[in-house]
Amino acid sequence: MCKNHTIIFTFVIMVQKMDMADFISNGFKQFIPQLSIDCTIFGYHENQLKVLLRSWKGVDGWCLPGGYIDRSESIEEAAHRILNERTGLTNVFLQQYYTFGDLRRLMNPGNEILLKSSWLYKDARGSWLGDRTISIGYYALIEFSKAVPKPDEFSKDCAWWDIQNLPVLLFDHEQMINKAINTIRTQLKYQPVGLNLLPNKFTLPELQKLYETILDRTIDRRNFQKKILSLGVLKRLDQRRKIGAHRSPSLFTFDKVKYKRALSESKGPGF
Amino acid sequence: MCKNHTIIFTFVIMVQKMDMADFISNGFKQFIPQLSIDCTIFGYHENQLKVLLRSWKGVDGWCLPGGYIDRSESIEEAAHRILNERTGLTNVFLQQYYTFGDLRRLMNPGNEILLKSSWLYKDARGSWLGDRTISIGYYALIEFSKAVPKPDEFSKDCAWWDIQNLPVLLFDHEQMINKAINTIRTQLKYQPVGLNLLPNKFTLPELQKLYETILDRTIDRRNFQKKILSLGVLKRLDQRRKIGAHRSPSLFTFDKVKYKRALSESKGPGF
DNA sequence: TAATATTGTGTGCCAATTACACAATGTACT
DNA sequence: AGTACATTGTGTAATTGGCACACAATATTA
Repeated sequence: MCKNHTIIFTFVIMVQKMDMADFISNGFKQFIPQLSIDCTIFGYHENQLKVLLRSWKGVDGWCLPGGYIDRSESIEEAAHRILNERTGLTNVFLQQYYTFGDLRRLMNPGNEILLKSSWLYKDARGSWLGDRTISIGYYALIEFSKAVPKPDEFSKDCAWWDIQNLPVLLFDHEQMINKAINTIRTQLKYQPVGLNLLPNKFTLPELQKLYETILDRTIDRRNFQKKILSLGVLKRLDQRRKIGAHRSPSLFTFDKVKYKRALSESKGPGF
Repeated sequence: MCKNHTIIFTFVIMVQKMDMADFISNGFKQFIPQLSIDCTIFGYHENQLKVLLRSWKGVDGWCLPGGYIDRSESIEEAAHRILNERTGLTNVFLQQYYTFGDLRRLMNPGNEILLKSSWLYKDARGSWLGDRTISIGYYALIEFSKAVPKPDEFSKDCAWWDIQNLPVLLFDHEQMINKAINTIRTQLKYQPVGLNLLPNKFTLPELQKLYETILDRTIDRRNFQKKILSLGVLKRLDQRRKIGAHRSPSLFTFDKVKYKRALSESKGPGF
């Protein structure tokens, strides 16, 4: 009972803070009630696939950056706006992947909060607090170094987390992340995943480790290089990376024209 | 100007009718505003892939069967309910595939209706008529003979249409159908498409024509049979179909246990 | 009984995937 | 300087899978 009160209370705080943050950054917007967007933002750094998460002051646990949809913007535009508010980036590779609408998706596992209880609270968007909010999931692929995590003044923190070492997540956001990973895994053949996650210059072993991380399996180094190079979407540069006491690998960059042509011919960089 | 008035007027009629229909079939429900579900229902009959469409009295053009989400049901449950209201079927194979949220998705192409005009009309769900409604797209695969199209009293008609010969569609519903076809095309390898679209007993040429229709290309008959049979998901029955002046093809049925096992091993019936 | 259209099965070629081996390179240590 | 070592770069053979193609079996009709 006491526990439930606490959780409801943190809900109220979060909703109020989110409204305030939205208001400050966007001015007055007429948000669609009971509908939101959550972004799973992937980055890749030091051979680790990472997601950008935020936490709230006064609330334990992390969650995906998200926001609401204004009546005057498409959901695509809303997703880009939300992403920009959080990372400062524009023109990001962003894809819708699933809409989450389970009744209990905002309940933390194990907690038995009854919906429609007397604690119901109608917030500024006309949603009933405690009502289920349906959330449209987008995933973004961004170059790690370009993103500047922007914690607003209501965030406790905003940080990158390793996919293989996630913190405790609020709501159903762990499920959302898992579904996003699964999506980029199956789309690796057909979408420019490597191009969007890696920096402009990279080595073949770096590209391979990205593939291995996403696919969660090892790939034979020799076969990988043979196949990737045969696709003709990479340009070998006259530079090498110094990697300590070993042979220096060549740096490559994506030939974006050829990459797009290969994708449109559905000859993507698959494995 | 006059044309715009007419279109707005048909909108009003449709919304009112939809509310009424929902009310009659469901009793009072607290629908989530500005959010809907549309179902692309696929059936297969006489070597043709078909979709179930409905039309409204007093409105030209056809659209996908759809409905609203109640605050007390998950979107999955809502999709099943809507499908059941339209076809009478339960336990249908149903998959979410995309959420459509363009600002102008309810506008017919070529019409320049300004949003937020003075004609705005607030309907029973708190939506502004003329506001964009976001719609979650589901596709269903059902056995043609089991579905009984159920036009309610506000429908002009409810009928199956060949994929290759669609009527004029309202809103963005042609785009929704195309995206659904594209989805089952790419998921043919990983989802039990044949199992859900075909009747219990079928011949290999019938199965092949289904694949050819969905993939929109021809497949070599001998290679198709070899590959499909090698998957081990079919059981050959001791029966043959009479097809006139030709050799009688064997009837087959799906071995559902082996089918599911093959899917989970991602060795689906691909091409 | 022959003609015809359709089903059922087999064979060989080519491309792609996979398994596996060895040479080249950059640094550190002796 | 020379050797040890880990890593990169390239090659080759075996296997698998997709694709093109040929022929026998079957059911009806003329």
